[in-house]
Amino acid sequence: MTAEANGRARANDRATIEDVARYANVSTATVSRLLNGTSAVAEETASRIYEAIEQLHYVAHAAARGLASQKHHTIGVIVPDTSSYFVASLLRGITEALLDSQYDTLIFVTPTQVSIQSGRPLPLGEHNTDGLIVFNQLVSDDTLRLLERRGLPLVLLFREPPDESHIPCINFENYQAAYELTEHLIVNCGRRRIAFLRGLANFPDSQWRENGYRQAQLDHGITPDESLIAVGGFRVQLAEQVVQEWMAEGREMDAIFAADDNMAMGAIKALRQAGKSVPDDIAVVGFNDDLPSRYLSPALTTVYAPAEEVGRSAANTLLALMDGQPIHEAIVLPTHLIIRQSCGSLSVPQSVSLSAND
Amino acid sequence: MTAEANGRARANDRATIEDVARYANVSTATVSRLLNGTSAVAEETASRIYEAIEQLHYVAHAAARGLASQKHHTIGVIVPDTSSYFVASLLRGITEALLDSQYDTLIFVTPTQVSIQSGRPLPLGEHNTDGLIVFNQLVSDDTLRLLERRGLPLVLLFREPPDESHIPCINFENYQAAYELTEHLIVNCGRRRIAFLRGLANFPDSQWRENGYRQAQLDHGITPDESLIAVGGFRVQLAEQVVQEWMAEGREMDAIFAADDNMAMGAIKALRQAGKSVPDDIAVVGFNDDLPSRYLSPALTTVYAPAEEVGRSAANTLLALMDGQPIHEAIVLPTHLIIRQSCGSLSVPQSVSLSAND
DNA sequence: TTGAAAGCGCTAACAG
DNA sequence: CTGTTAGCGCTTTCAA
Repeated sequence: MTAEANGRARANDRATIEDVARYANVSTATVSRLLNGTSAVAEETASRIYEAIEQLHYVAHAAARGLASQKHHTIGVIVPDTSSYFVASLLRGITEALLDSQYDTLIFVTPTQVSIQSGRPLPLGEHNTDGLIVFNQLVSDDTLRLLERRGLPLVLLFREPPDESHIPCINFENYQAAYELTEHLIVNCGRRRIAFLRGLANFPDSQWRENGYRQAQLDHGITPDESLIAVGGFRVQLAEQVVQEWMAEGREMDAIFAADDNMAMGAIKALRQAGKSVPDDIAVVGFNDDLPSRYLSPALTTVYAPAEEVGRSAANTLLALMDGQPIHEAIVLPTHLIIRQSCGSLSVPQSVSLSAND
Repeated sequence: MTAEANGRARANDRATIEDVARYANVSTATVSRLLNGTSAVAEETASRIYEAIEQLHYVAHAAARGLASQKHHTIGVIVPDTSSYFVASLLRGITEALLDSQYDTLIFVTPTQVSIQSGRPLPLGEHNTDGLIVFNQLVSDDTLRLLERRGLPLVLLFREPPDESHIPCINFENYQAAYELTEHLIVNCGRRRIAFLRGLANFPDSQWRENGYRQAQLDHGITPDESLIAVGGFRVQLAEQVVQEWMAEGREMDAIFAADDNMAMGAIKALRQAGKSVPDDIAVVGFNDDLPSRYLSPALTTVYAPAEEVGRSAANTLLALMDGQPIHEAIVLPTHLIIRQSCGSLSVPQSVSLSAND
């Protein structure tokens, strides 16, 4: 009866730990011990078990293991896309920091916000993960609170924690850098009509950059011209299109501040097509210092955003959290200007790193 | 006794389906049915259950569900990195194709080859996934065979299947495009000393491109000069460094064929630093047509590689496979030349798309 | 439309 | 050093 009952429901012939145990003439506990190094196993027994594993093509079922042990040896990362150097750097930072830890990294990509409804879990969660790193607003506040309450270690990127929660957040300095870059355009590059290409509305970073852009102008006696501000959505094509339209309309400006390097790239292309010289006619600056930016010509003046470091920092914070160690609830990493050729500096401020050579 | 025994081992206060059932005064089976739509549930019962879920902050445990049902509603993708536009496009193609399917996508990044040893599972596998898409040689042949034998639907990218296996593969045409591009350099750009920057040794694509590069030269009476061939590893910095050294040594060439756009970018920068004009002194061409390539100046002549389409194709093949439908075991997608400015064409072949404007 | 109960594959006391 | 056994949280017959 038992043998029959056991065999009955097996959908296919995948070998289980029980099969291995039977084949090697030991108990499942011993197999488990050997595989997890939980406690010593006689050498002779061990080799019998390995032989069984080989013969039966056994592969441990990680989900069952997780169910039983409540440990997954995996951390999850939720990001909006993988189509940008920025996110790529971030992910590299995370995976590198986790390399010598015991954790694997699983990534879930979602362009839109996700949330737990009617108990339906996210693709990454307590069932397959020991902790989660969440980009921006990709997971709803409610869901974040829910997960926190259930005890899942969480780290947030580029946003503030939801009310009444104590989830650690990693950011970098946006306002200050945007302020300085705008000031650089005004003071060192002699520009007065500076256009701005916004990112996405629900990205706090984009808003902070815009704030810095506005305040720097005000502080230098320039009233920001609303007709010179448009949405580029962090997309190269969209930015290109916007600037094309500006040029077609003959809108006047002597600089463009793109809220990220992608948009700066698109802007430069549109300007060139319109017969404008960069930076002589119109200066262009970006934000992030993506890998290609130094290879453009003119090389792009931008702000170094420590994406990789944010990733490392997030990973380390999560490790500490899972380990029950004390952590910083808010980390803000510094940024700094990278002055190259696309801004047409007349002079370079001493406080700033001049990177002619990289 | 039973109540005690049940409650005893609970590590924390995460609500389970049992808690929900008790709270709503139904059996766990009914909760399960409601959540999965497996069979009808009385309206009044349903709302009691939803209320319980809300109150108890219940989240279903996907791993337990997977264990019991053998279904995960998830497909896995294994890629070498996320730092390139190429991989980014690939992932976009996959996720887009899966968007209206019932499947979520989970990504595992590993720069080195992984394999199953002593029964230790990969982070992505039958335990959390209904099918797997594997980039290049990232999973060992043995492991691939093992997974295939265990019945996990598999799709391979940019490589041949291991012996004796019937795993479908998606590739694109490398040799032909590399041949044509080299021929273009010789015939239309008047170049004779063409250097080559290799990718990674274990990438078949890189080898095929090199073969095309060599054969085109031979067919035009040029003997490939081994001293003009070096490894750039698909990395922009490494390529830059190699070309810097070439220039420092005064090595003579009138063109560089980089096996991908990343390396072409690095090459252009190194040439410019050495005071060479691109393309007047030295032409540079790449492979892939990454997003930034058209934004470089001079805009990069390259080969369009349908990364996104490969992703879509892989996803659709996997869906068909999981659905038991017939599939093509080998798909080779076409590529084509993109002639821009970096090659310094004297004339443009009619057969080729001229992209002055993008 | 609902409940009882037997697993899914594995780990972790506990006992020896 | 090894075996027994009770779960981990959920789905799924089978029966009502």
